[in-house]
Amino acid sequence: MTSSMKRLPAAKRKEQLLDCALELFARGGYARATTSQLAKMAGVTEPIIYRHFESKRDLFVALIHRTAKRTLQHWEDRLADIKDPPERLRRILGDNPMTHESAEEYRVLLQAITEVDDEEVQKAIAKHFAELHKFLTRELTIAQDRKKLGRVFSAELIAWILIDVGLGYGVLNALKVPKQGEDREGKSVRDVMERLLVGRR
Amino acid sequence: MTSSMKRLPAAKRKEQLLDCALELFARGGYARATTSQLAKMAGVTEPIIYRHFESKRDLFVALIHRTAKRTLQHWEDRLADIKDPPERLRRILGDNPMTHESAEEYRVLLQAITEVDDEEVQKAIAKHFAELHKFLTRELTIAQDRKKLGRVFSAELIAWILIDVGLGYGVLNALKVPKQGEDREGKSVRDVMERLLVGRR
DNA sequence: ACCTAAAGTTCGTGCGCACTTACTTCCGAT
DNA sequence: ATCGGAAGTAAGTGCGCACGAACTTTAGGT
Repeated sequence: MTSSMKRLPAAKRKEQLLDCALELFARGGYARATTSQLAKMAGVTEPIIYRHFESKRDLFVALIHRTAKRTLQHWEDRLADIKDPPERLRRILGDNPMTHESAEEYRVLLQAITEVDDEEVQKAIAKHFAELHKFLTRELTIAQDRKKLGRVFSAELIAWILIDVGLGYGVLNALKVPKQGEDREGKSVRDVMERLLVGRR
Repeated sequence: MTSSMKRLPAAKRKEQLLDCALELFARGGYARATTSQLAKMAGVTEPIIYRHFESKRDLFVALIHRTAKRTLQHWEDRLADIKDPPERLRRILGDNPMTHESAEEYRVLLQAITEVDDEEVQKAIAKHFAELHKFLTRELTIAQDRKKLGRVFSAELIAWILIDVGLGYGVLNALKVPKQGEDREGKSVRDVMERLLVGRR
């Protein structure tokens, strides 16, 4: 990435390294990505990486945190100007972080499946999904309070289902399973969820 | 695994190697598992591995195929003696391959996320999920024909949702996200899906 | 203009990986 | 009883990895 610039202040370089790491991890996974590739891509030599991160693992954790933060932020931004609860729900459904521009970013989170025995990684992941769940639960609770969504199931549970579906959909997408999530008439999983949550238009 | 036995016929040894590989991949992932670990665990030296599989990658693909076959088989066995469609649906819901004894086995499939650029791996995965989807669709179609399940959504689409939810739930499980899939009253995602598919008891 | 702290580099090092070559041992069909 | 082929081994090979010690360059505050 722009190897022509000679020197960068620490903060910038750190961000840039994370940017490169994201791309590298997204294709090929954590274990396959090497520090020398990363250095080359950043237009820098390897010791620089270790000036900013204690280890490759440490860099991975930092990337998870950044991705988590960005995802939440992105979602809040997209909803900022919408008042009507059903419309907000619709927007949420249409904004699965695993199927948009952020898909690459989010796929990195899934790679943590492989690092299950690492406590730092686990804590980072758990924290993110707890926040995500809280976010969705709050949204669904508001909809329930305004009678736009039934109370047959708790907002908490519906929130988990939304996360499950989003994740499952994203996994199949990442695995490049063909025609997944559609029937032969072109209807998609998202249509079903929308219908279940906000009724027909 | 029983390193005391001296010689095994090729077929047995191959199976045993896959058994060991499964355990090894399940903890630590494909990239982290080494051929020397595998050999040691199987009570054998490394060249034996290469007598049975062209490469480590080839072994991984074989493991995916075996896992896929077993999963389908397991499911068909569990349903063999049940006639009543709603009961069959209930059984299916209660039998998410990602949350049972087979969870370890299934987690290996998720690791393929990291090997997205490998064509062989991708084909194996795609084939499995296509079969799984066909299996579920058939089941749901029968339920619809017997008026036990609405026709608002196509069987195909519902099948994809079941797969999505199962996968998502399994991913969060694999990531050890605490309290995932439950609300504070102990109700679970599975209860919701059951209620949606077969109505209240 | 200078000086210092931060940003960057060169040149490693040891280790462990996937995979191989050349050889030995054993089983069972005849 | 034998002998051919399958099951197994010892001992590498080269490569590329994560990470480091010691040194040099440069920007920016005063």
